[in-house]
Amino acid sequence: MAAQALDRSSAQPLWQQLQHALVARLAAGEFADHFVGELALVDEYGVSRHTVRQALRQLRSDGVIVAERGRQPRVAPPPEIQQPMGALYSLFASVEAAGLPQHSVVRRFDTRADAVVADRLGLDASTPLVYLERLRLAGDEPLALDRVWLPAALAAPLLGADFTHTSLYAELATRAGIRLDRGHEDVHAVVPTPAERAQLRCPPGTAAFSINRRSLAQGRPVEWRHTLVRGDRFALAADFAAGTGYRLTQAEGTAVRSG
Amino acid sequence: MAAQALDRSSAQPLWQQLQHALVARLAAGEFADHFVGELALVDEYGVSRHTVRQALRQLRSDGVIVAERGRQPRVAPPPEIQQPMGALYSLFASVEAAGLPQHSVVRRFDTRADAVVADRLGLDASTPLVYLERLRLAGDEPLALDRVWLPAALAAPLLGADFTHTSLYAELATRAGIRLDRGHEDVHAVVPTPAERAQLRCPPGTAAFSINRRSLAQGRPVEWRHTLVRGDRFALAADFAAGTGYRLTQAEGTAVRSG
DNA sequence: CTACTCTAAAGGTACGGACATTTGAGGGAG
DNA sequence: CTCCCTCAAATGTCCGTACCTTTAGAGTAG
Repeated sequence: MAAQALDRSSAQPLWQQLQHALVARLAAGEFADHFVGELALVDEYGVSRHTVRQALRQLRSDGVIVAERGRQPRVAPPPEIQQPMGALYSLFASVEAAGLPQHSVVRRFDTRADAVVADRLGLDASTPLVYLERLRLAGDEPLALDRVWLPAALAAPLLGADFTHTSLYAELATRAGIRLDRGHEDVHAVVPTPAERAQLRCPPGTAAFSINRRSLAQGRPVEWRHTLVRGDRFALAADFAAGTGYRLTQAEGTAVRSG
Repeated sequence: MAAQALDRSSAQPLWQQLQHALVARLAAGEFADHFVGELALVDEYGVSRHTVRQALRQLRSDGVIVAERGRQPRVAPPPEIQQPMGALYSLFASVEAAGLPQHSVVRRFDTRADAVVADRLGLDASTPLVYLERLRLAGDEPLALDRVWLPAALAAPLLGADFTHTSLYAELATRAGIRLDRGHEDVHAVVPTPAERAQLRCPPGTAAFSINRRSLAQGRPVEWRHTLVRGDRFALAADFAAGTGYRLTQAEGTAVRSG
């Protein structure tokens, strides 16, 4: 309700400031029940309706809100997180881009040996592996169950990190100086087991993505990962164009895309 | 060049008419060298700059033109070699690659109007659409349920085709001379309804991919498609490497990867 | 209590004007 | 001839207004 004033002298366009302000208020859970009308925003922020609409247009194209004629805009039902396909993506970054607060519950974090995983990484069966198991939440609601194995020889510097609020890849880069440069993953559609469904707290009748990933950095295997993502809160998205092949969906700029 | 007058009494918004008019002129090769400025369009069509910008915004979001400050809009990259891409393409191409015989059962094939789909394609609600519904089989076993809507104005030449053994995109190219050059798709994980499960003959407890796709050719919307793919027979696979970009491959049962 | 009608409110469309910022080309200085 | 500056042109931003269409709810008739 604060409606923090916008900076008219800033180089950032007014509508963009307004857009970010609304995302922030939304992330704070302010518009849980109903969104604000255009005219109300005009009054609140002292800008023209044109500017308000430009900001709302962006939010709509990002799938944050939905609008219809004659009705007030509403917060899009459980903001579905869209994941651009194909890149070395970070689930963390995707949730961030969706404007949702996120954190993880670390369920396991130790060093162990796993013959099956070691084999998949092309390592000796007895190779010690750092194992990290997290329940990832976005907006106080479980989103994914994430399990990662990394060779201890490379990932030892990670052992002191706190993974409740940071991304694994960010820690890999800063603490161990490792940046992934290649990988392979495959995505399956599955029905979660009752145990998994309980952990993810997803309603019955929902499906999930099961993602296996093997990543390398400079030819060395760095991680083997299994992620189970709720299908009712997550979607893969791809734009494609001739010549360029797949490219990441852009979030910035004035591009408008109908979700 | 004619700058055909817009119909102000039409139910279709002015900016949408302008958008389509520009796409038509562009498809006719009129703007091969340089595009027209906003102010020029204001004069040509006798509409406000606001309306022109709304039309250009759509064209930009479809990747037809690119615009920058201080310069006139330009026609975006020359669409050279066009080939359908994405999860759907890799799906059927890799069925071929796997050496599995595939064919389709055409369940519906007619011309109709659908306001919802027309809206998604950015067309008028009453626009006639060619509708094709197929059950796709690979190796005598159902694999996917495929439904496509295409504007009849473009897809009329397809009506005589037999889609039990040929690809829609191949027919589009040979019969209508249309090659898709852009598109967007998103992939969801869902649990098929009992009716869908019966059609796909998939065992209980299996999930499925639900794929929505919107494709364009030279800025004109060509198809809106929904495909439901059995999750127990299909998986998405992605290879990625720094620098080289990335590619989407497909895996079925034992993963089939194209180099 | 139900069903219909009417109306206020909200977003969608379209018009107008004004200024800011960037680009690109032309002209002048060296 | 080259380099730099200036300036017109083009898009981006922002404001204001008006009207139309749809929605949802209040009010009324049955």
